[in-house]
Amino acid sequence: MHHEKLIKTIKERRDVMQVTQETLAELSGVGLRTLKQFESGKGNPTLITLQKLSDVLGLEVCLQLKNITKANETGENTI
Amino acid sequence: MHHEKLIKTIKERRDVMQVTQETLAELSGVGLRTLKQFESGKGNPTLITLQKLSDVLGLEVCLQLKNITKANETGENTI
DNA sequence: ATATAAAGTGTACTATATAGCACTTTTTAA
DNA sequence: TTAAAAAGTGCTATATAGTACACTTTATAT
Repeated sequence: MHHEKLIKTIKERRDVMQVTQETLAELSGVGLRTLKQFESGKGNPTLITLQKLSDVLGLEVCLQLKNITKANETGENTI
Repeated sequence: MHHEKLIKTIKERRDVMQVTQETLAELSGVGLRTLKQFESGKGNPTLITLQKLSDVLGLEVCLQLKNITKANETGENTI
């Protein structure tokens, strides 16, 4: 997952859960400014920050082999 | 994936590929010290750092829904 | 056993992520 | 169309990640 898609995943998941940036910031313990910067593509969050956000959203950061399947190259069927 | 397991994944993958920390550092453009700190559990790398390392190892950082299946809870069958 | 390679650590500087505040812009409802 | 909510931004202080160098410890061969 490239940077953009990670951001997109977080944003979409937050939207699906109907959580505002402000609420997610509070729930995760991440500063609102940090979340704003990340979602607007201007951040380079630390792993811990990413994990805090992911936790609240029911997501988890993981490492996968690249190209496990050729499916989903278009970015469809994303979480 | 909790922090420890991410580290384990990177280490194991590096071992499988027979790449030393030094070589991985060079290939990825990440400082050797940074890699050492991360692998020894004392780091909190930024997303970009993690991605640089992952790239060289043929891995990718991704976000998954937690508990997609109950399988692999023991940490077996890891990449 | 011991030489060599690989991994880990102390110190210290620089770059930058985090964070809060106040403000602007954009989106969403009424 | 306009008021309210949500998202984005400039500025700035502080904390800490990234980095290099020199060194120690641990693994690995021979």
